[in-house]
Amino acid sequence: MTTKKFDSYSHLLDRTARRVKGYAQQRFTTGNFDVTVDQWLILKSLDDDRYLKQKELAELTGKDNPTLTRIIDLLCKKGLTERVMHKDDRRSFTVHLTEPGKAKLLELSPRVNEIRMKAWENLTEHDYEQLKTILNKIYQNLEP
Amino acid sequence: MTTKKFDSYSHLLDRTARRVKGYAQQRFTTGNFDVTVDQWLILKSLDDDRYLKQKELAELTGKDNPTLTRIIDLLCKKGLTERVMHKDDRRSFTVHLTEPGKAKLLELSPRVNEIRMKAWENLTEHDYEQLKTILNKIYQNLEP
DNA sequence: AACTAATAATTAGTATGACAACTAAAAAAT
DNA sequence: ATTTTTTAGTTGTCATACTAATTATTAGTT
Repeated sequence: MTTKKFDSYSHLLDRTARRVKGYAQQRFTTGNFDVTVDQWLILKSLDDDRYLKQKELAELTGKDNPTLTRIIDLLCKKGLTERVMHKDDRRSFTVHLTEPGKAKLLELSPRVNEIRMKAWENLTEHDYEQLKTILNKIYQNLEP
Repeated sequence: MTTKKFDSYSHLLDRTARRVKGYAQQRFTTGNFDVTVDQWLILKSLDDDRYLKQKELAELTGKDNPTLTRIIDLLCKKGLTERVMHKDDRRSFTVHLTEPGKAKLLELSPRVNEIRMKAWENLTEHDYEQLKTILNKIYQNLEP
């Protein structure tokens, strides 16, 4: 495979990811979801009454510490999450959903799924699996 | 196809796009390329001595006007591009490469291609075509 | 021709993302 | 046990996105 062809995939990937996020954000906004797409991702990761350290959240979501600090700041300000002292490690705390946070998750889940579906019109389950496989391989190829 | 599965593709896409950009940016930085990945995308779009309006650049790159204004500001400050008055439309100007800009493009092109290749280890040309097709369909499905 | 609507670019405000520097606390090494 | 090294989280800075509002100019309408 020649190098020349690879001019474009990165741009394509970037452009598509931005549109997917942008489309969802727009629907979030018009639907008065009161959270951003990235905040939603954190909420979803905290499902099932989990108490996660920021470090664990970072790994789950692929975001870095400063970004998480800020997103969690915003979620706490909205009253959707809480920081709780870690009993064994005083450097860290655990993040978990408040009652309003759990309610928000329950309320928005089906609506978010519905929004996410829109991207997949005219695509098959096989396409979905293919995409997943390829993206994961790329992700691993660039593992730090 | 159930809605439930679609929780994850958007995150996967986002995460992968960020890693691809991040990996390239790191190599750009250590290689003293003196441009960011996004600035590079603009330079590349201006190849072949093209004079493009910001509006046209926005469509090519999938970025919006404010973002382009700032990227072009930075490129102009670095002396790699110039803004030239549009002869027919005094609202707009055209952007084009300066001589140093053209030199930068020539110098970096092969090095960027080499960097981009890294993501494709263990992936085939067929994978590449598949990914392109799927991403383009998603992009079009979410057309505003 | 005067008025209105649309367009190109900019500016301002907020959120995210990468990186570096920093603080505090825990773990490892001697 | 004291020192050194790691680790968790925060803060600061800059670049990128998205939205909304602004300005200047052009296009369309009557």
